Amino acid sequence: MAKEKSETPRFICGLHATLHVINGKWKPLILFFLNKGPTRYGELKRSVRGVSDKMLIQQLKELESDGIVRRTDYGEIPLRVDYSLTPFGMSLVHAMEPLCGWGAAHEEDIAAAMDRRPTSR
Amino acid sequence: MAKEKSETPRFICGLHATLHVINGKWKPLILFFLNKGPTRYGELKRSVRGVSDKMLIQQLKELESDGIVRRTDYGEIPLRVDYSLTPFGMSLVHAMEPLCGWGAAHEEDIAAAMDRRPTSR
DNA sequence: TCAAGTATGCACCTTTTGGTAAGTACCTAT
DNA sequence: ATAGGTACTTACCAAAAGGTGCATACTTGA
Repeated sequence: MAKEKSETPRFICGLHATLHVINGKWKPLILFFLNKGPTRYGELKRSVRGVSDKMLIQQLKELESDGIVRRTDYGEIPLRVDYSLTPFGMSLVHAMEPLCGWGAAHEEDIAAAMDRRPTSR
Repeated sequence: MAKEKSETPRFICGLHATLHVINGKWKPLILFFLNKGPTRYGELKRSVRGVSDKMLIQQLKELESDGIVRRTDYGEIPLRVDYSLTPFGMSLVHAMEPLCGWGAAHEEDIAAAMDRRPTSR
């Protein structure tokens, strides 16, 4: 046990790396909403319909630790916190646009394919 | 039970849809290698280091059912099959390029962030 | 005949991820 | 005093994803 440090955990291609950052059931949605501007926790929760507190916080924490989002605590009397994209996060969202476009353009084919899946996924 | 069919399983944004297609531990890698041209099963397995037969087949099946890859069985005497991207798959890979670029450009930050993660992921 | 290679299939089990529901601490309005 | 809102935290569970390893059917080479 002397050189097990960073045993080239590098990724095969950039996509591989990127997916580590945006994987998570609610992350794309969170990014989608944050892209519209800083959002308070409760507001975000109401936007991302169906997410639980546990999940929202967890995904936000990961995105924060990855440097994608920034948590701002205004230290005000009636608790007030909001989340926003960092410049790094914005560059990610920007790079995601073509993929959003592709997904949007083929939404129906994708939905149909999903339905074909045995477990429906 | 009259209208439970396709209860608007639509996606919030295109990215959301796309991620359903490329999610899977080995899919980005598979796509990466198939992008270089049609590849035989065994060849692919040797390229995607660390993948088991079960996983490779499973992910290929999903990609196939999603219309991203095409399986070609040459029906030859010594079993011979290969996998390639469909035009649809190529368009996906093409849309993924910016994200690949982003990931490649920030590989180190991402790797560092991963290391920071409590569970290391 | 035995080993090895090709492309899978299948059963079983562990890990990871996500969900439910409850609690906390502090504030405001009634 | 009680209810409701803010932003979380925690424990416990279920489901999904992934991994291990053996089995198959057919082939060629030694």
